[in-house]
Amino acid sequence: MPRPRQPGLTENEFEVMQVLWAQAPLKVSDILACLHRTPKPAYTSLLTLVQTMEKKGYIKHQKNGKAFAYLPILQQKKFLISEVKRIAKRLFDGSPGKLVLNLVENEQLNEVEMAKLKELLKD
Amino acid sequence: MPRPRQPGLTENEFEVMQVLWAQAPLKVSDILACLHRTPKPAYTSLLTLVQTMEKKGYIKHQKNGKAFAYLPILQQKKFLISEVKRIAKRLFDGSPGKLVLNLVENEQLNEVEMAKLKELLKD
DNA sequence: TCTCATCTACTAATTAGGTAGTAGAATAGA
DNA sequence: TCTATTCTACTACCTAATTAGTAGATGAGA
Repeated sequence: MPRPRQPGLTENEFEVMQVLWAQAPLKVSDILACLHRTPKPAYTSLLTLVQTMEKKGYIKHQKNGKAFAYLPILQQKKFLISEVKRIAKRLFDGSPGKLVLNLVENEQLNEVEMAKLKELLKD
Repeated sequence: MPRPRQPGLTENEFEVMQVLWAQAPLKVSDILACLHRTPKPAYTSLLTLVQTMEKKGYIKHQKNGKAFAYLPILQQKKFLISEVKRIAKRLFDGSPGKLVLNLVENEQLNEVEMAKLKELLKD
């Protein structure tokens, strides 16, 4: 049996998605310009990454003159929810509530966030 | 530049850690017996996995008669905290508080958890 | 002591992911 | 039309991760 695919997005894939979620469609050269990673990857490395992401169904492309312009299919909010569910399942018996309780118990919230939370709970 | 190591634990590594967190030290054959994965891996496959986990510093072993008995070095609570931090950094600008607010806003908690949360916030 | 079952060590094959070079197509400008 | 630039496609190489077979060591029981 072969190695299974990594669940969710790899770090590099996530970085590209962040760029495309912020502004799309973008050409590969534009995505490269937006990356803050150092050192920046070679143009062709990023191209390969983008092409595999398209094969996985995360993004798609349009013809834009000579170049391809890429835009996201996977929506940020959906990814966010699925990731939180995944970690809740792994570490808190599938219960997002336990995750919340754990964070609050361990005092991981600052005062402003605490106040907001109390406000939310009044309803 | 080579592929960087996957952050955190892989699925297989996590499964072994869960077994060892619940009861340790355990021989490889005991770990194999505790796995609920189907189909179960070959004994030697699990052995290889366990040996690489030891190289990574997640677990260690003691001599126990003829066999090695393995026990965790990485503590469950530390792993849990680091994973939550990682997801908060990725998806909520590094703020665990935003994660909590998001979950509460999207009504991901059941009534019992809601009550517990309100109780916690009184202090 | 001899044998058998169990265990570790070593080796190897396969796929995913990351990186990048080369070749060739396409477009814009002279 | 010719040329230089930009872009895609294809290929290749490396390491991590998963799987498992084979060989050899070790310990218990007859």
